[in-house]
Amino acid sequence: MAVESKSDDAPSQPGLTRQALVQAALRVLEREGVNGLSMRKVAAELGVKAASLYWHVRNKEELLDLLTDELMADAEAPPREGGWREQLREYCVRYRRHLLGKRDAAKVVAGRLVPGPHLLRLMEDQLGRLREAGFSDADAAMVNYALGAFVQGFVLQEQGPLSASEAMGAGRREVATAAGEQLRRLPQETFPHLVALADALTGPSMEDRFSFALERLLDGLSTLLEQGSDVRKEGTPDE
Amino acid sequence: MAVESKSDDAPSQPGLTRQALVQAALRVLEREGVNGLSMRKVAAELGVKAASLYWHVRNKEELLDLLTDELMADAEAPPREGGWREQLREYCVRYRRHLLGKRDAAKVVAGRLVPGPHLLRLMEDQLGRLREAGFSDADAAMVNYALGAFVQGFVLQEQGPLSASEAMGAGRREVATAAGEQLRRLPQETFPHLVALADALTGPSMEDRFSFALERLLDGLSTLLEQGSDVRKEGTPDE
DNA sequence: CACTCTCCCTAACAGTGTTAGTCGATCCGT
DNA sequence: ACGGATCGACTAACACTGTTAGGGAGAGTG
Repeated sequence: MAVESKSDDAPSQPGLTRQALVQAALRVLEREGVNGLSMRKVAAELGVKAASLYWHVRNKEELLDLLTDELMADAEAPPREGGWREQLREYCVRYRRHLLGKRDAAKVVAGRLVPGPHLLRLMEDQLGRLREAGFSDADAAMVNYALGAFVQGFVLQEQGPLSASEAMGAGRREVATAAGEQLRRLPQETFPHLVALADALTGPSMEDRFSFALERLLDGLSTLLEQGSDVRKEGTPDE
Repeated sequence: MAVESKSDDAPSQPGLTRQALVQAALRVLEREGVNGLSMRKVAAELGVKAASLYWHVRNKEELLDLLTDELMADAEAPPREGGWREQLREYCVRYRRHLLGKRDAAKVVAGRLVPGPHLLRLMEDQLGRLREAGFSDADAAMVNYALGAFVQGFVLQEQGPLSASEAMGAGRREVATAAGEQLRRLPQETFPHLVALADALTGPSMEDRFSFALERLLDGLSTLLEQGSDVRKEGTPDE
């Protein structure tokens, strides 16, 4: 269950566990967003003063590391049905949906590459499927990393701060149409393509953009697999 | 030169221009990193107090927006030689190198999707090449977004905080080998693939990972282009 | 001269991460 | 049962942060 990295076990009831601390942080994150996530508020959530947290956690950074893994706690691997491509697609789609479901999750997770136990569980599962699909060991590892970085990067844009327009009362849709308007207004002589493609650039939803990029990436993986199974052997034909 | 979005021109010598402000921010960013980038320090860089900045800029967010575009000021498009694939690859490679060259650039840029003039210039150029290569308008727009998100997301991982280990004296290489050690120590029964692929997972450099993912993505684009030139003969399919 | 407008200032507010030092409670060995 | 250690919380403080309110020097214009 809980991973005790040190040799200290819980003697009595410390009142505050690292686990409780992380879950309090999770609640604050959900309620106030990543900018409102402060040590003092996490402490208050536990009925405790800020300085007490530093007994259980070295830094805010360390708390964020723990929080990062906790965000992956209820992520689920897709069912093992269909070919490798369907499974990988479902993996990415679910990962994206999962991150989108938690407030500011992408901003917390972004760039925090040391994997905690929950992420390790998912990696283990995905690596297994990649190997079964016929990817070489080196390729499987690469693909695993690439997919993770891809989804995280994508969701980060999606969940991002909307720039300064966020302060104004504009929602996402309004920003998109306003951006389209702005593009269309550009001087045609110097920006012919931007003007011509204004709709194509600002029209598609984030969902569309994600699907598009994902399918292209999966296409790339499938050509890799075909080349690989040429060289490799006869290989198991994919289902 | 300077783009005045409002109709206010500089009457006398304001001493502080938005431009000067942004470049001061750029210097502070380079010197102190994104965590050390504060309004007070930017002001001090200009020999001025913090409150004065709010005359020229609404928010720190707005300053970061301007800074984001300024970070793209000296980015260069690749030469127009070779096929579309070489050019796109070179685009991504240069973009990555450019971001890596500026301190914490990825963290500043991350999720700030409203493009400034410098980025627009690059987009215009890339869209032109995509259309010349034979991509449909819709596809060109999608590819443009996908490549940007891909590179940004990737560099963000790369430039990221290294997690809590950063506080310790460990460099990137040490972290990688330590992570490999940690993976190899996992219980084989529950994490067989992670143990088996420990080297494959932690060995490759960021450069390798980037190249790998990039080539897969380009493969995917090339299959799209092949299919597209088949189907695309006659009219526009939808909308 | 008076008036407005530009632009920077001081002062302050509320909040941040983090450290030092303290102090009660609980456990342990004697 | 007592002395001491250790756990686990506390108060106080430091050095910051973004941001606003209001003041006031200086220039341009009537």
